[in-house]
Amino acid sequence: MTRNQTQRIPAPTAVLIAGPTASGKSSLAIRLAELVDGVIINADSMQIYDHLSILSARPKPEDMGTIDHRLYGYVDPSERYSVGRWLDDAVEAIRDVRAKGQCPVLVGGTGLYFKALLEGLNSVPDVPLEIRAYWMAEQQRLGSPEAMHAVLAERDPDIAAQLKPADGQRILRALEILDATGKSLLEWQKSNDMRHDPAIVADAMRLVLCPPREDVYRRIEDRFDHMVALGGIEEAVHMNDLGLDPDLPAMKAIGVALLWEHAKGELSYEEAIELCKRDTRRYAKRQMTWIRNQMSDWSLFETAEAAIEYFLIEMEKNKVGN
RNA sequence: AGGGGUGUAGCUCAGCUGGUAGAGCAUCGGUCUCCAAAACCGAGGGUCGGGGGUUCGAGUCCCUCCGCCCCUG
Repeated sequence: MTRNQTQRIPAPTAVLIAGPTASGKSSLAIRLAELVDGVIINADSMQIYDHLSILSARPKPEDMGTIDHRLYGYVDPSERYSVGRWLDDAVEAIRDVRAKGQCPVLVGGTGLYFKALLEGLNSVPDVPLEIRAYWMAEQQRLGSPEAMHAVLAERDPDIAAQLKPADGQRILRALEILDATGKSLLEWQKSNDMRHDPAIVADAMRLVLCPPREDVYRRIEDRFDHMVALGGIEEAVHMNDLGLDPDLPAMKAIGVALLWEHAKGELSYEEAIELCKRDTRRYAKRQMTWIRNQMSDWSLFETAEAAIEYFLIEMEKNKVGN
């Protein structure tokens, strides 16, 4: 009851919260949302998937309190979701939340999603499934990214020169786009035609929650043990029982493959857990590299308390400013 | 106590008949415009258990000390 009586303060146009995995972003988001009558919008590429709740550390209903959470667990794991689709969904959710007079609070660990939201994404046509399938088959047939790179170098030398010959994923993308549209991906990226106007979050408050690395590593270990205790292994088995292509994004979530191997008896419990923790550590390290280099203009905090304190002070300033 | 084995990067280990050390993993740094919990690029690190000897030169041979492991008592 006290929660509902909490005095609400003036809200910013939106709050963006980023940070490495296991930093405590989700609970920070809930605490801020409670202060400003906010609605939380997911910005994590794995928490969007249905069936993947424990292993993606999706917030549990009992932790959400009275706060609405959007874009969680609503995509089937058989789908190949993308930054572009998330951007569409997120922009729609932001507009919707604002229309109701509430404050959008976006949280997640996917740096690229925030980048797309803040800087925009060129509108590039979707690649027809047949064309994508054709190039994926070609990749298989040719056997190596380098061979694909050679093909690209012939058709689109400019972009080929910018891509590493081993970077199969981006080479595939460049070939698909060229084939599907007749234009180089570089041209699409140079155009001013944006998928959405980044101005919608221009005034958003941007917060990064990034505890010291040792703390993050320790939290990763504890959290993974907790995930297993909650049924992480069963979830991995369930994901594999869906019979999906192991190459799908949802199947690449940390733990899905390794815990399944353990369930099949191909890997000891200790080994599986240790490898999962290692993968999570590596992931967190990449996120921190991204934060350091791509989010240097965000406000960075080591603890949720510090972030909240800053938030309150900023809101107070706004009040005075008005 | 006697016999055997072993001691090389944080970890597991390579280093043939002596020529001033390598690999995998871990760790660290970086890239990033539609699979991003992805894909890719790069880096550092070892007084070779200690001491002595032989040698132009020893991780590599000899002696000795220390640690660990196994066997026998």
